[in-house]
Amino acid sequence: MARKLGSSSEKTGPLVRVAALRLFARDGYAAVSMRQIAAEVGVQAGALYRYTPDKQSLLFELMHFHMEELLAAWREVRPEGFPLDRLDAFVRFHIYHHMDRAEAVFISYMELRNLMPENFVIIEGMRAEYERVLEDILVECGADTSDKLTTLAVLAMLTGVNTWYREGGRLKRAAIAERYVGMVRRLVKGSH
Amino acid sequence: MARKLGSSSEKTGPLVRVAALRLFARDGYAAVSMRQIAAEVGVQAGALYRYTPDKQSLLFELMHFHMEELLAAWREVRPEGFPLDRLDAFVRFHIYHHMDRAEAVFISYMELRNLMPENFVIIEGMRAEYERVLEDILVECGADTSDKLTTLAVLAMLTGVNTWYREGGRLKRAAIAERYVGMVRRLVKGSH
DNA sequence: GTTGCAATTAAACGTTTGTTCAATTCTCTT
DNA sequence: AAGAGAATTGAACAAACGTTTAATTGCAAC
Repeated sequence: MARKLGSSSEKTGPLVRVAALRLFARDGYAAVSMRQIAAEVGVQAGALYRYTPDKQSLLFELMHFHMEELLAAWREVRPEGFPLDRLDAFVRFHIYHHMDRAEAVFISYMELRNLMPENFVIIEGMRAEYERVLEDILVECGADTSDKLTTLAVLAMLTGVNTWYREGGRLKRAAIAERYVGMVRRLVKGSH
Repeated sequence: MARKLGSSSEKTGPLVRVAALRLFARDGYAAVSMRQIAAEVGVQAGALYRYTPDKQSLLFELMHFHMEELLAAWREVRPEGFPLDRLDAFVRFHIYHHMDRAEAVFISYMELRNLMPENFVIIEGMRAEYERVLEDILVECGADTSDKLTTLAVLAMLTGVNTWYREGGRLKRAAIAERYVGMVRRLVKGSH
């Protein structure tokens, strides 16, 4: 037994990433073994090393892709108009984007400490870039931006949705988003 | 070599818990070995098993103690007066209490997935109890409590402080707390 | 059809893992 | 001063870890 029927790196490659994403999100990077990932793909452990140089790179690539995608998605939205409207748009964007990527989001800020230092600074830089997106909007809204406190508070609040939101739950996506739009508006207004 | 000079379970016991807390918080439960904890205590791995039946219990006890302490501390505060003043008091309580226990806080919601199911439900129950504390206050403040959304948003925002706050940083504890008091007040007001 | 490369297996590598246990030494009580 | 019990060591355990490698098979091009 060696090469399997219908096998190709274009099929197996994505399967490896999906399996790793799923398992890392559910059990945590350190708790997941290469053999578990391989089993989920339906392959032996050794075969994974055609698709990643090692376990650490697998984690890093997942996180890097997620951050890249997040920043690219925002670049495509980038709303115009009044600052407060752009703030609303950011809230909606963040919530929808994150709802659709529960696993990647979870990994991307639960597994930061499992990145090697050199990988950490890269991801951290991208996170800071995303933070600055909100910060800039808040500045133009006239919010208190003497420090990063407002930015961080809003971001924590929004990302917190991912800890409890489940698809098909009682509350619809749009209803949730609009409630947060309201809360953020009130939180920001008059904070100058 | 066997028993060491001046050794007693009253000294070593706490040392084990402190070491485990520190290491679990820094590297994550799954990434920390019993031998690392033992080394931090200055003892061989086998000796740990006088103080915990196994690694899992060590994690559970740390989290259980933290939640117990949190609920007890609130019971001692339990402010009276107008609802909005009690809301302010809760915000201050939460922020101060969590600032002083960075490691335990970090563990208590990063390591939930490493708890065995039976342990998980216990901790989850205590977390729900704490959530209800805020929920009750919000109800009396006349906030929108048709769902748990406001409660969860405020809690995520407050707990988010722990991801960036470091002792001796630029912003003083009180300054941070008061800023959050303001933000929460605005967020809640008019949400009915 | 044959040849060459791509994909995979199965076994093995040396570490490290959580945990147990007999042996040993210290401390405490009497 | 002796004896009992508490605390610790150090070695051992099987299992699991990430990773490497030779051998093997399927696929695609000629």
